[in-house]
Amino acid sequence: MSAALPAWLSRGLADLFPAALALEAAADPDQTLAARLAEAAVAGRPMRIKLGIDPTGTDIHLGHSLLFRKLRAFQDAGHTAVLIIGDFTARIGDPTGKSATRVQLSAADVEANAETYLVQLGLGQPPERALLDFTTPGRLEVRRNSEWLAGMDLPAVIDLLGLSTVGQMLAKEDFARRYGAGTPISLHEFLYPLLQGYDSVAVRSDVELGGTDQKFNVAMGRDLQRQHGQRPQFGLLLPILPGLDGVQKMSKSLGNTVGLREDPLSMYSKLEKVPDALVDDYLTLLTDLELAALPANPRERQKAMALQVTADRHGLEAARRAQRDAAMLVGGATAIAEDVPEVSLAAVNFPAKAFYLLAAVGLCASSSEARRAIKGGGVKLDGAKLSDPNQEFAQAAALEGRVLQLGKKTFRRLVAG
RNA sequence: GGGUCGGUGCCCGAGUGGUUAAUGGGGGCGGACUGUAAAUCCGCUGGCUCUGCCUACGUUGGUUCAAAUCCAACCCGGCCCA
Repeated sequence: MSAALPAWLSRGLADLFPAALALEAAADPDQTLAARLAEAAVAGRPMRIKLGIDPTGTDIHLGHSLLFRKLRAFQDAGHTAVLIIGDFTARIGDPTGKSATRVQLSAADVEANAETYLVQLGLGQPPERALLDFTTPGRLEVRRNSEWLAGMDLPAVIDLLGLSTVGQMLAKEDFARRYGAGTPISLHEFLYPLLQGYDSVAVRSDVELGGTDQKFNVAMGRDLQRQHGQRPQFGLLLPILPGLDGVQKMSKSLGNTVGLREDPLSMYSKLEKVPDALVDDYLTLLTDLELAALPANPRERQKAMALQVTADRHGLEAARRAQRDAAMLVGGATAIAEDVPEVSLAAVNFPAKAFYLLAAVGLCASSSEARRAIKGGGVKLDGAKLSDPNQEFAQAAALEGRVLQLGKKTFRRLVAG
């Protein structure tokens, strides 16, 4: 039996463990994933692929979607995706990458977030738009970790804590850094990796998917499974997707994301301007395109990537239209572009001054910011620069159907209530 | 619990009684340039339908004509000791 992994699985992998290098170990299904897959195939038993998400926000963005894409690939290969909604752990907060302790979320918030996540992943959506396969029987299991964590009593918690050491915890990069820097680490943060690891025990996972920042937690899952007499899972780590700035990871709080729920034009516009250095990473992680078959010209490659990612979400037709509109809008042809997201004037009180309008319509976060944007020369109405923040619009009729533009890439068509 | 140092705007970090919405850097936003990129240069960067008003330097109270700056108590954190 071969130790090679199928392409759908190995594409974009950042890390896989255990990854036996010695040839004689290659056939051991506890040491190499390929052997384990072969074993499962022979037994006619699907593998259980765990992916945990903490419903701490309302939007799923492309940085998350690469994990779901990989999970989907497993589903399509006949395996069972075990999606764990960390409704319990979300309330502790994964310390990874955060220097501050997260605000406490209420159970109701977490549940509401979980619901919106599932919808974004495809629950109740037409199958061709769904990120995960929600319909084929046996391909998806959605679990909430409060099922087994909420009822854990103190003796059980103490047992769990006894399985790890302070030294192990401080070996984790994030903890080590914070400890070294003198930033506070709360004790309950040590619990997080243990609880996430315990999830693996609870669902008997064969493989856990995660970002490279999850290595510690995934490895913890292996330890705990072994201690509970289970075969330890494989850890399959994918890279952390860099955000649109090309430097930091894609994260809502850094404002460098592309959300799954964004309209085609916004999505395309953002994607076609990602830094060149990132384009191939995006292609590898967010599409199935063959890199070698794509144009070498960086600009063309960038467009191809933006088109494909947008098309996966909104369909090819919508993506093409977004591409065309994006080009037109930059040329100033605002009147023709069909795809400009609309925004209602219903919340605007007339007469409205220009700066107030920008804020009321949500294009700027505050009216002061809007005032600055106008003074800075970054605001246009139907392609004509607005120069006076105090310019007044008497009534909605004067604005209806017109396109308000902030900077080069943000457009809103104003529509009546 | 004791000792000690510290808590400033998105982040870091100056400021130690009075032109202070608060130096500087990062980040962000906008403009020029360009490939809607990178690099570079320039401007902006608390809020308010804003020629003015309001809120800000951990919290509360106090001293003073005047406090981020002085005093007190409290809250929170680092380090050392227990």
